[in-house]
Amino acid sequence: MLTRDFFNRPTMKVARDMLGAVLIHNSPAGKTAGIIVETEAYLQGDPACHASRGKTRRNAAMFGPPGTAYIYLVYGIHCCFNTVTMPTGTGEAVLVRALEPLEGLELMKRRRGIADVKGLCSGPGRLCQAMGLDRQYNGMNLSSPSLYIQQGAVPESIVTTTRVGISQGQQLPYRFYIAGNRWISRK
DNA sequence: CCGAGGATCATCT
DNA sequence: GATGATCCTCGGT
Repeated sequence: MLTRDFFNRPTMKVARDMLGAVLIHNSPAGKTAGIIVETEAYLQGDPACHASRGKTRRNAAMFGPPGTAYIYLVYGIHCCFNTVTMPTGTGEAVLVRALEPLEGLELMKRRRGIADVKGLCSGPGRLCQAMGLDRQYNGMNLSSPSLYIQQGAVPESIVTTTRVGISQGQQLPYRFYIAGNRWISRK
């Protein structure tokens, strides 16, 4: 299991090193797991980072200790899952944007309301729905038996691009994904 | 395959 | 009162 020491490092490193790791959720409904294949870094002083304009009710979890989950609602419908990084109080985090489904695919499909695995966890909102992650997990520490991240295979090659869906800081190369992976949210 | 448009609501100003 | 770190559907190619 990846613990606080892993997350208590520079956010860009954590964002890259999370690729290949496995996100696991043991819920009452069953176990689901997926390989992290796409991430984005959100840094201090970065206009796209929710914490860049100070602490508010929504982003309070970002100011918690490294390894804290930050889960919030976007567009009134979908959740996004982040892991808090760096020394406590900087408000930096890594957004998980896509998973390669590994375990509990039937449960994932049921939660998503789809019959095919196509795009099952490809996108921040989709993966939260498939994994059963919602705001009740906001602020939870990731070294918990029900929600944690495990070390996985180190990717052969990582692609760096600009981030998706933001209006500020669009030119910053803070998105990472496993080269050639079929489950990323978009090329 | 691709782009446009709409859904939907907690949080922030 | 405005705004999203999104996704689905639908219509056109």
